[in-house]
Amino acid sequence: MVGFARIEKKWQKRWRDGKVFSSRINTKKKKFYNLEMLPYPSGTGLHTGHARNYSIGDAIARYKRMRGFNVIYPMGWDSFGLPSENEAIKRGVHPTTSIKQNITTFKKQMTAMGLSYDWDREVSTHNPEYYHWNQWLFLKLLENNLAYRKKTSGNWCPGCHTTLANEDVKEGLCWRCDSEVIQKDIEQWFFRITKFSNSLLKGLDKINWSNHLKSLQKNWIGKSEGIEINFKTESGKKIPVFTTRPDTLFGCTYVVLAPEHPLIKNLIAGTKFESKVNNFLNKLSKQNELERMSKDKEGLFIGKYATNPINGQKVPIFIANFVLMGYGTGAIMSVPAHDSRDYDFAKKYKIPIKNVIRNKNTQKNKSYSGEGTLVNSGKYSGLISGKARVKIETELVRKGLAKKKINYKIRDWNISRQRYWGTPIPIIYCDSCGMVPVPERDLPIKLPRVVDYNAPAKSPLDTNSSFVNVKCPSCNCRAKRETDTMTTFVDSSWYYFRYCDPKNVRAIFDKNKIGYWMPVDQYIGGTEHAVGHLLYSRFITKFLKKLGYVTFDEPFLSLLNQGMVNMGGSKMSKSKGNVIDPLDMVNKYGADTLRTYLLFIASPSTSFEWSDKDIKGIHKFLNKILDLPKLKLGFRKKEYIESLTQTKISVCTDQFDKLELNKVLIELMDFYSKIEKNPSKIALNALIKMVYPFAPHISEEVWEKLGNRTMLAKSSWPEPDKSKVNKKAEQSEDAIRKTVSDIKQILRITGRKAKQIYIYVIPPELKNYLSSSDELSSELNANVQVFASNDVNKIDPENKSKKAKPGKPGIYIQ
RNA sequence: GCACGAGUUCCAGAGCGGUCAAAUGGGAUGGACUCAAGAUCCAUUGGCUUAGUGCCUUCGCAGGUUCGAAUCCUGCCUCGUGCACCA
Repeated sequence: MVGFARIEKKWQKRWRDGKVFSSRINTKKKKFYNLEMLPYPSGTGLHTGHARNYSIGDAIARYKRMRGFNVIYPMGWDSFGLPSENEAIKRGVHPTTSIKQNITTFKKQMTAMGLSYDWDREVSTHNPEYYHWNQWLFLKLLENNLAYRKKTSGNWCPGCHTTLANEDVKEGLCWRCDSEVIQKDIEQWFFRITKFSNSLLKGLDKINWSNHLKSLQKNWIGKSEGIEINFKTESGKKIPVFTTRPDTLFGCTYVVLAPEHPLIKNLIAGTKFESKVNNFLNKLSKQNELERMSKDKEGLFIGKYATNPINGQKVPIFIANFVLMGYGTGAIMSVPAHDSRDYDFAKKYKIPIKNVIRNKNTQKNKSYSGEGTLVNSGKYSGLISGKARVKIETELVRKGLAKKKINYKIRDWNISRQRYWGTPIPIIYCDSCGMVPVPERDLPIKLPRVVDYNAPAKSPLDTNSSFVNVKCPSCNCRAKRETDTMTTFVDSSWYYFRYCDPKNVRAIFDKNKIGYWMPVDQYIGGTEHAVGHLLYSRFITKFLKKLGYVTFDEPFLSLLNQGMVNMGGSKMSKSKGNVIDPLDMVNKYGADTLRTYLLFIASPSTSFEWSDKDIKGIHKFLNKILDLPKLKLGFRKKEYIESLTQTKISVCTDQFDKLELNKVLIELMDFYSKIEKNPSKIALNALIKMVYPFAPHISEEVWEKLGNRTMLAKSSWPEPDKSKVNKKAEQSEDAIRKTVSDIKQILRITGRKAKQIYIYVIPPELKNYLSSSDELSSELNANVQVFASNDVNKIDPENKSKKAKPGKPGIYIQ
């Protein structure tokens, strides 16, 4: 163990001194952009999840370098944001101070883990040189009408004192602090991500992400194609409703409006329903998000009727809590026979249920929402629903009663945060000119150092008057700055571009540099960013393409979602007190052991249960690797070892390419145990090279001890030589190993001692690959003779027991 | 409810048509070494057995395809993850 620490320090120094991992554009080499998600450097240092994430990434980076790629493997810091701000407040220091300390800790720990980052490309999002370009991006979005400000009810987290994006709200709760999110009317800035809905959806088809993740994004984007049908009130007002099932239109028995629907006031004005409806609406408005989301459907008839355009039938108009103003038109046509929600509602309020789709799977007391044959549908009766859908749609559209419509669930991205520690939004409000964007030449708008958290203010920045009060850039009179800051998800939506050109002061990046390095070939991170960061990044990339800054529109070609590390059946977390500090493990067993353990225990994408015991097994294995130079080279079984080596190289390469890193390790352990008694130089070299991406320090050490002058970090992956693969040699060796162990067992159990042992093999060529008789004799402590024949019967036909089969030796013990 | 994923021997986890009672690692049991512990090494780890390589039962359950299935097909069950009144 002590030996590991010394070796690790030694190689970390050599790598650093030799600048081995710095990356430069080299158009003669194929690039490989390897990236882990931007971490927030918390005060508690690396946790096991980080350690796993980076062990995976580093193994891939080292592997790809050996495969001859020009690898870019950078690291940086998501240093702005609420957690850093809260931590700083708690510690009573300025965030700049605490974040600097945290970054230092993180870097130190990463180095201790032996991660091969190119530190020359490091970026911190809280540096003005970085957020300058956040502001620039903002202005570009504004210029292109993709950023706008709007007063609207937004998700307000009372715990974090700020608004949140839809993506930050999980089941009505804040994703960070679990406070219940309330709706509050505030002026906020939005990015028009909805403009890219379709492109975000379509782009998923061309990237190599897991189905799971793609389905999460698809679900979030929520595309649905249908039509908007106009129902008319008695007074002639149009009520457009959105439906994906116009084929069920004849089954519509009522219409429901969302409580916020603008038409309601107009409809009930002066009627006897007015006060009743208002009371109901008041009651609903008092409900919070969670209550509103509960499954109990509540509604009220408002005393008016609407006309179904397909058959002229009058149907009652209701208002109800389950209809959402934010989706579609905020009004629905209800078909209780064929929609479960409409069915529940109709049952509760005793509204007629009219069956218009017939299908043998229909159940009593339940709605049927599948396809079938139309009934009770006038001239459309008898058609199957798919066809009817098209016909009804066409007719309504032709008559001007409906129009085709595609709806998306995704909403625009709220980027305003009423917090201090973030990028200032480059906008100035002037009494005479209105809203004025800060000119590009004035960027960056630097975040002031001082704010007063105790003074009452909309945002902390409001308390710094020298920040707030400015001259209007266009008329030069007194004006005020925007005081909200941007969510850090803006920072992290483009950082991977900046790594390619991290020190550029004139532009966000140099197009040529991006042209070489981007897009990211392998992205690695947790699944928790499925609909947040990953969606925003895709959006920003698509925007940059639109501007002509880049030529591709998907930033992450391949994505690996690593699973979680659990402890006692649940996710490790400080509140549960079940945390393993990866650095403790590094101190105890060495970085190589920790890394290899994290990669061996499960395939990167699956979650696993941490076990102290398992890590010891890995430590043992690595100690054996460290002892490789002590092994005496063997000269027997040459063909077998040679063939085995080639096979292992090709299997490991395949598995590595599939990122099944645990399987590579399994193969390597197997490889070791098969060659340890009879290693050849080639086998040893191949083994050590393939262990390197997992346990780079001890591999380098062994490599050096074996007499190599160049570092493994600069050497190449063994290429499999198919011509040397000899399946027969391998199979024979496997068979003979098994036979020998059978013989040993027989002797042990029967307590006999053998003098003479005959081994029979079929076909005779097998004999060529077997261990020699001498070798077997000494192993079995008896005189061993091997016979070979092509014919089962020729091998002592009298004795049934000698049942040699092709590839399976028979034995005879005397 | 919808979507995605998974069910293998004590545990984790390979195998994905024949050489599979099933890799690898843990654990357990026995043994070697040691005054002892630890470390290390060896053996065993589904059952039977007249133990000369045999037989039986196993890879969620039930069927099917095949000379042959843990591996392919169909149906079912269970578990995990995510979204969830999106019309």
